[in-house]
Amino acid sequence: MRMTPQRQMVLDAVRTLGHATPEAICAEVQQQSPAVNISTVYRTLDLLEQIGLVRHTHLGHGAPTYSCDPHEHVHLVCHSCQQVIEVEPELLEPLAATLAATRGFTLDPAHLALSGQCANCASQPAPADQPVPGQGHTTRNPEEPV
Amino acid sequence: MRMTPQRQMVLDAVRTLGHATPEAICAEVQQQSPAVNISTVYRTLDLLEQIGLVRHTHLGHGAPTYSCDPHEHVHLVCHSCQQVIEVEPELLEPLAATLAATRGFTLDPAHLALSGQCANCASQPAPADQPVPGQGHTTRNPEEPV
DNA sequence: ATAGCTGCAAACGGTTTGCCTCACA
DNA sequence: TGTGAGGCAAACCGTTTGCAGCTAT
Repeated sequence: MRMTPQRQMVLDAVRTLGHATPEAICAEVQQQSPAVNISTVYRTLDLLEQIGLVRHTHLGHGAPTYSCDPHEHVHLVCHSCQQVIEVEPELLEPLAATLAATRGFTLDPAHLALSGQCANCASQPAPADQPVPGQGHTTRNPEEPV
Repeated sequence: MRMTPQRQMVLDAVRTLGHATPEAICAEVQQQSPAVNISTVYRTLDLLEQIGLVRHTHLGHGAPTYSCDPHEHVHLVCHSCQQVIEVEPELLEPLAATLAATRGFTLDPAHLALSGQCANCASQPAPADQPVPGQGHTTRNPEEPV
């Protein structure tokens, strides 16, 4: 594979952004080189994923996020405030072992997020409309309960 | 809320189909009443979800699936053959306890699927192109590795 | 000369929205 | 009679595709 400038920029963007949607990655790349097209970003992300340089995680709603973290983590997404919490994948090891033993299923804990309610939202009695304030939403705007 | 015929049919479809995408639910409803529109299905599913009659699960790719199972289960999706395996949610209880204790995070195990590789796909040495045959795909056509 | 990468635009699947009409309390 | 439910079409977001031009071999 040829590491073209576009591909390098996409990879760099994934590295600097951490967890980002294709759109966000595209925006980042375009700051440096506005002509780069989003379809190139998608094609490149597929490619980089095939060769193992990046991976994507489904957070439940909308767009997946891409990252190239060498040390993966598990994502917990709060379906009240949409906050994304990262925890150590080791937490899933007992479960992974059980699934392997009873089902022969090899768990890939980083690929899909786990859903639930974060400590903050659990303590507040369901703030009816707007989300919990002052809570760093790692990614997106709060609407659909994930 | 008024339980209109459309709403009843959507609920029935969710019940008979088990896990189905909004499109599939719409198709089922339309067999009985072809004029029902997919936007009604979406609106109704939202509504039924708000009042707790149904819930949806993200399988990672495309459309979520809706169900109204009283006994929920956890979904394992194989990212090689796209097969969806259902396991007892009790398997996640130790993890849920740990997350609750260390993070105050209340896990909702049924809402998002877990990803990995099923026993069959793990044993075959990566069949390059086409998916594992004779394997009941619970839902969809095999392309994107989830 | 050739392969393959890119930009562009169009199409796509899934979902939401606005609007107008209709039925029912 | 007014509220809200449903049908329809259009818009929307995220993603993929076909094509044509370009670039590096």
